[in-house]
Amino acid sequence: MGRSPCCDKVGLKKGPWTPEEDQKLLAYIEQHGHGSWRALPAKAGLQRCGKSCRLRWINYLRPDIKRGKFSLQEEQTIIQLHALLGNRWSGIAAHLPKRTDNEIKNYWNTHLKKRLNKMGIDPVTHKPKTNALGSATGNPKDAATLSHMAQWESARLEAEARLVRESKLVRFSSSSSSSSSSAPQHTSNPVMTPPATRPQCLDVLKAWQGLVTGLFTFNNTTDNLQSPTSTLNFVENTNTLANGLINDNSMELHEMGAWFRQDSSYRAVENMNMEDYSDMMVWESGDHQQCSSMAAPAENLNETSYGSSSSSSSSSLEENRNYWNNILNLVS
DNA sequence: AATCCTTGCAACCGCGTTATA
DNA sequence: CTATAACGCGGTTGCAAGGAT
Repeated sequence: MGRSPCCDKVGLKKGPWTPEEDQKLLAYIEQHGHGSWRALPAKAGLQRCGKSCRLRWINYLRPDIKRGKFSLQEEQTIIQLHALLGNRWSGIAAHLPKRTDNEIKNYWNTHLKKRLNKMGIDPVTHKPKTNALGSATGNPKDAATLSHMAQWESARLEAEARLVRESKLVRFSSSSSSSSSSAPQHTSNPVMTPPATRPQCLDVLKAWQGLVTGLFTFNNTTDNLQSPTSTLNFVENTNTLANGLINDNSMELHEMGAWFRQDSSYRAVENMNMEDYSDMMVWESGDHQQCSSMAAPAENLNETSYGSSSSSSSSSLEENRNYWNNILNLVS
């Protein structure tokens, strides 16, 4: 369990890599593969620790790395994924081919975070920093965009609440039927009991997808920037959510939500195969139907108008693209 | 031209997790 | 089963480059 002592050894070089060192590392890996990083420096003739070699390879020397300015699409993806995953840079990098987690982290910290701040959006929560929606620019269109970002976060919270509810039901039924569960281990909060089996986790995941799908199923009668949840304003929406949480033991919900973020089933969300994240809310029609039905509000949450599931997937897709493009225009 | 300040990014550090003896 | 080694991740630091004064 102890920390690796590799970097504590004296005589090992630290700091910026020289071209000669790069060449040695590159040549060795190309010929032998990296194998054990710990053993690599000696074999490659480098006065570096294995950890340093690994980092240099992953973040700089690897041939399948794209360097240079981030495209608009990449920025968009990072913002969306950060709203979804938080500071899980490796998870975000998994959806950005040829970009490293370190590069994305740096880009977020030096560029995107500042831009969101300028827009009056908290880069941590992705919510407007003050309750004065639209105050950043005074533009009503911006207000609508900010409202949507707030709704996105609201959706996240609501999804967590639903997931917890689902997992509680699953836990209850499974504990009454079988006691042999292979629950994942949790170090941060031993009180929490996760959904026991993989199929159960998948159910929870499906419910999560369903809720988000429902949220972004657009109402045909409203303009492109209006999602069905826009029929409630943000404050009402938040209150509704808060009431739901209170009615259903907010403390436990919060803890369970925290657990779910750490758990493998939540990680499964990160690993979903999505070719274009702009389209992530619109599943193929079959799944969409199923998800919409699963997204029906639970009894303890007040009705939050998930919208008509009759709107076509293609128009939802188009409107969804418009929505994200709008955010992007604002950010860039 | 010199100095200070800001920005961007490569690299390091420490911790949690996983693998293995 | 336990202890240790190794890996991988996210936060932080340090420095070079460019801009402002």
